[in-house]
Amino acid sequence: MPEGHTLHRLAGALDHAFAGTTPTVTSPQGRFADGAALLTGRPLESAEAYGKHLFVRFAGDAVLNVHLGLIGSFDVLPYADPAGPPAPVGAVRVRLVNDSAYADLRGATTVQLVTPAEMAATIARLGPDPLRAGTAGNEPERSLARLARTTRPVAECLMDQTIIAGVGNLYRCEVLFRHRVDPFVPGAKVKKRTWLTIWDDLIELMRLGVAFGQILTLQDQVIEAKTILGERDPTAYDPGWAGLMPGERGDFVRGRTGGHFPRDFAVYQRDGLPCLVCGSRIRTRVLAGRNLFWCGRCQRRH
DNA sequence: CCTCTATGGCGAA
DNA sequence: TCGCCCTAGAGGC
Repeated sequence: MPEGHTLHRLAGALDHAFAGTTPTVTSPQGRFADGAALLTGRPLESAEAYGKHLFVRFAGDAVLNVHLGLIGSFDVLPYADPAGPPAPVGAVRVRLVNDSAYADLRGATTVQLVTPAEMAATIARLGPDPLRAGTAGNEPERSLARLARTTRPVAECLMDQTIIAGVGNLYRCEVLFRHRVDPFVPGAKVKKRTWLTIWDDLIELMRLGVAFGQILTLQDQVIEAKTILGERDPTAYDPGWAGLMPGERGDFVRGRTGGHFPRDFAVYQRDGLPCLVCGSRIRTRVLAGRNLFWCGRCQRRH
């Protein structure tokens, strides 16, 4: 389930549940035993996300770097039983436990200890992150400069984490549809205005993704989500929302439970079905190693 | 049981 | 471009 919104939400949840505490770190499955032994008993200082990377800072300049890959998950849950949290289920590579919460990491492609310098180097390789818009290094112009220099299709550029960080296959398909952009237009042919509009839309969509824990791209869902948040200004979300559902402030993210909205998209995994706007068949093709979905009739802009 | 798929990304060829 | 890594759930037999 991991695109950038997942990692930012997760960072917020971990930060909320563990920052300022000294969790026990274990590797029930055993594959991170050495790292867990090194981290356990150290105060956890903070958790933060850049693009699809998660960084959990522990005292003593030890940083846990996690990348969930395609199938990873990191569940942050409260528990009340004085005997401790429930026994691990499945292949739990890392478990954090303090006196009120536990977090289980499964299926990640990257789980490693890094230094602050290595963390900075990883971040330096990433393009600007829409979920960090407004902070240093996360200006859309930086991604535009890269885009303007490539003949690769814009749908491929959106998946390139060195051009823009945090966008995955679902957001790329849906955001291109929302702006009627032809996925195969070379990056250099995309109008500046179009790219900046996509960037602004991604800020709003991904912030809703963080707040609700699910990807929302259908306009009626987006409008309802904004109403629920009581927020009209898409640039004014409180970063404190990260990891928390509306009304859930002070609570924890609920694992992988279903979202508030039904899972529904305009083009993603709708190949062969009629376009919601024009009725022509949604098409699909592998691009940048993933299944791209688009409407060949609606998406002609650049 | 088995096979397939998934919101990623890497390195070999 | 392909194979491969990670894991879980869905669907087929």
